[in-house]
Amino acid sequence: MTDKKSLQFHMNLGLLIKSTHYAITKRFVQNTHESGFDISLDQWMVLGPIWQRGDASHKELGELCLKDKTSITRIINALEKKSLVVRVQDQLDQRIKRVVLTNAGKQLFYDVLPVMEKTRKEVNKGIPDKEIENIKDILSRIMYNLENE
Amino acid sequence: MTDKKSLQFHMNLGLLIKSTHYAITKRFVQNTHESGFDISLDQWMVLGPIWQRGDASHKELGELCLKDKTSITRIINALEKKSLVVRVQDQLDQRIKRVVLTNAGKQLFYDVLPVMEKTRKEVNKGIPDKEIENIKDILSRIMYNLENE
DNA sequence: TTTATATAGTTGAACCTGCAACTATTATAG
DNA sequence: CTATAATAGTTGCAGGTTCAACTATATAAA
Repeated sequence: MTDKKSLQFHMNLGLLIKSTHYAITKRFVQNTHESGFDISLDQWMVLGPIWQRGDASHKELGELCLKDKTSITRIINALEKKSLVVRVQDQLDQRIKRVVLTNAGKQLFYDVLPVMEKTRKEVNKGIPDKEIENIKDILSRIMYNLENE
Repeated sequence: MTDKKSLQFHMNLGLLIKSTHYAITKRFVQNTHESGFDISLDQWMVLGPIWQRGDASHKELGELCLKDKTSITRIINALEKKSLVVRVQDQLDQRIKRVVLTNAGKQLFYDVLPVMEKTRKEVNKGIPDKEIENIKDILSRIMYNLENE
């Protein structure tokens, strides 16, 4: 393979990955907006783990969502401003702030769930689950390749 | 599949795609930096098409790199500041600005090419070309699913 | 106990991105 | 020919990201 071809080859994969992610995000935001909800994908992604666990610290959210603690702080700020979550000081460790859903937060979560499901179906349309698993496997292997420098 | 499971399912795919892209970008920047070059992935991606074609308008670059014209303007600004490219007014259509590589730009392109190739090898390590083609195919189908609203 | 170190979270700075509004130029309709 | 619409590129703005520095608590070491 010539340098020129290999360049294109790589750029295409990177570009495809990037633009696919962009398209999925955009569609999710579009779908939620059409359904009358005001929530970004990042905000939604943080809501999920809180709902699953009942509460979560900033650190846990960062690890689950693969986000910097700075981003988590600002996303939680936005959610708190919308009265969807509240921060509660941990009793045992005063450094930790546990984030919990308000009733409005729970309600929004349940309301947006079908929109998420709709988006998932639009993304996966015509692609067998096996293929999706396959793509996830390969992406994981790429991640693994790049994990240890 | 329950809502909860499908949610996780989707989030994982989106997360994987996003974090894979992030990892690839980071590795490229890291590799170029280690080799003593100062260029971002975005700047590099714009350089490619200019090199291939000899020159390119902002609009063409936007289409090739899947970037907003705003981003192109700013990337070209940065490259021009580094004296790697220059803008030339199109003779026939005064609205169009053609971007061409300077000698320094060409030199940098040739210098960074092996770094790009190295990064590609690190990304693809242990993954047969067939699998990479497969993943590109599936990503393209997801893109297609989301193209026409 | 007291000092040093590690951890959780916040803040400010620098950067990138997309959208909308704007300028300048070209193409089209009446 | 002139008025309108379309196109190329730039700029301002809002939002999101990382990095480094900072505050406060908790843990470990001397």
